[in-house]
Formats: sequence, structure tokens, C-alpha cells
Amino acid sequence: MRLIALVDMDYFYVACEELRHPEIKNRPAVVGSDPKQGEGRGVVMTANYAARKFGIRSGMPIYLAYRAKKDAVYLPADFDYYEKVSKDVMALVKAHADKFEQVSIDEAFIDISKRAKSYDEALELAKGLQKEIREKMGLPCSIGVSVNKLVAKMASDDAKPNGIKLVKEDEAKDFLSKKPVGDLYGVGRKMRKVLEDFGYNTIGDLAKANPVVLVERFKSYGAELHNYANGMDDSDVQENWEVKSISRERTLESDTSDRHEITKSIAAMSKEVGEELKKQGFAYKVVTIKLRYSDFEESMRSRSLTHRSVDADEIAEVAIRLFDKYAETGEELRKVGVRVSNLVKFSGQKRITEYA
DNA sequence: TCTGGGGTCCTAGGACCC
DNA sequence: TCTGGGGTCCTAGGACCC
Repeated sequence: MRLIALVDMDYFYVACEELRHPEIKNRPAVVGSDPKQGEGRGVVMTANYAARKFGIRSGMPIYLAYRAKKDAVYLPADFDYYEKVSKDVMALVKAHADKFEQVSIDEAFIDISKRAKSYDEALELAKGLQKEIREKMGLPCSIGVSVNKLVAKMASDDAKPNGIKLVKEDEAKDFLSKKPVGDLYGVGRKMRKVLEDFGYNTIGDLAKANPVVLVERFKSYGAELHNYANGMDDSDVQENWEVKSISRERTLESDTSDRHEITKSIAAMSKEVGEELKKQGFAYKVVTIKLRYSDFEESMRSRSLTHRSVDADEIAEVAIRLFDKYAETGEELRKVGVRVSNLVKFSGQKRITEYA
């Protein structure tokens, strides 16, 4: 039997801020865009539980959060800092794993099948790890434990905040069945709507659905969803994961069609992408720009180079050329983004053309 | 609800080569 | 001049997750 755990940090960004600003503990606090007295255009990234009491949730427009609680503590995101804290946390988690897979800045799967031989041992391991993270880092987390990644993930959602939930193999179907279909990992807004139109309102409905019908409608993803709904997932905890793209995007202060302002922004983001690329030691091949217009329509344009490049200046050159070629003149833009992809580890010794 | 920024994976058509 | 099939790369877009 496999035993898998998902360790998920609770309200991570705000929890990090509480570490260095203990005075905001117990106060409603939000990490996200500047609310600008209710005029801000961004969203809430994370809210602590004191803020959630006022209905504040991640993803919510920041001005709505501000409307709900003007005197909450509003802090800008400091990803470099969260990244550092995350590294320390993940090192603790990894020390308890046979296999370790970090899935985001604040979440990681661990395979513990070798070191835990029973549900009880797995539970003990989870408790110990949670305690260690609390004592050494001062941070709360929730842990889901089960026989595969999907159910471990769903269990951790149930355990929040600051909890541990074990779902045994023979409990998995029951555990999932009454939850709304939209709670299933892999079912987002669009998919939920389609599934509900089919009459599948709970995960249990989906579990009982005819897989042939699901495959007809959703191709191979239909089969996967059917397995998920039945608590089945044989995917491995993936140890050697490498980043596939690096990007920056920014919502402009206000919508604009001013070429100078837009290309300035593209150049600045290209520089950041170039620095990140260098830090991580990659050469890139594809440059993509993403444009979001005032009406939220989005388009992407990309260009493959004939060679791999480590040249940061080239990112901006290609990106601006793409913009000049494809942007509809006069269209007001809300957001622009720059991305490099098709990455290859680059030692810095060999000539880049050898990677073409 | 008038909606950020960082990612991943999948699909699909067309180009191009054999 | 008309005709396949397979493989891979390029490009654009969509859905999803945190």
C-alpha cells in the first residue's frame, strides 16, 4: 500500500508576514494589491482567518475587501521573502519523505510508504511534522494523508486550518461522494458548469456516471475525472521536476494604448525574466508576449528563435518586435506579460549555439 | 463579483520532412 | 498531377491550480 501526504501551509503569505510583524497577529490582515482607499484594481492574494471573518477571500477584488474591512492590515506581496521562508519549510518536509514533490510555494506531496507501514504510523509522522513546522518555523499547516495524491490533496482541504486528516483506502469514495463536483481537483468553473448541466452535482454523481459518456464528452480527461471521482489516482510523487517557463506580467496603472509606456513596461519585465533565467541557469528558445485588453480579451504571440539564448537583452528585443507587429494600434491595454519557454539547463561554459 | 501574477498541461491546425 | 501516412515543430488558445 502506498501512503502519501500533502503538506499545505495555511494562509501562507500572511503567516509569513505575521512572523516578522508579530503585532499583526490576531488582526485581520491581507496580502495583495494596494487597496488605494477602495480604488485599487488588484485582488486579495491571501487573507488570514481574522480577515476571513469579514468575508475576505483570496481572489476577491481588493476594493471589495477594503469595503468589507477598511482598517484591516493591507500588505504588498514580498515574494523573495516568502520564497526564503518556503525553502526552510520545504527542507523540514523533505527530511520526512521517501519521495518529495513541491507543487507550489506552500505545498508539497511526500511519499512516506517506506517509513510508515500503517495508517497509524503515517498519522504519527504527520503529527510530528506539523509540530516541527510549528515549533521551528512558527507556521501553521494542514496535512492530508491517504493512499494517493488526489485523496491526500482533498483530505488536506478538509483539514484546514491547522489540522490533519487521514482518509483510508476504503473510506475514500465515501469521503468524496457528498462534496460538490466543483470541489474535485481538476474541476474549475467551466468544467463544473458543464458537469452540472449533465446532472452531475456531487462527486458521487460523477463517480457513478458512465465513463464512456465522460470520455465522449471530455476525451481522455473524462476518464481521469471518473477515476478521481472514485478516489483513484496512480500518479507518482514526482521528484525531479524542472521549471518549463519563466514569466512576468503586470497590470498597468491605468488602461493605455501609449506605445512608449507599454514598451517600457515590456522592457522592464524582460529584464526581470532575464535575471530570473540567469539565476536559475536556463537558456530559452521561445519568447511570448501576452496582452490583455480593456475588455479582458486576451491574446498571446510567440516567436521561436533559431537558437537557444541566454541573452537577456534579446528577450526585450523579440518581445517588443512581437508587440509592434501584432498589437492593434489604438487598442487600450490593461495588462502586458512576457514569458520565455522551451528552457534548457545552461552551464555557462559551452557556447549557446551548441544548444540550438 | 468586473476580476493579479505565477505557473502547468492539453488540443489542434499547419508547415515541413521523409 | 494527384496522392498517403507518420513524426515533429511552431503557434494560439483554453482550462485549471495556487
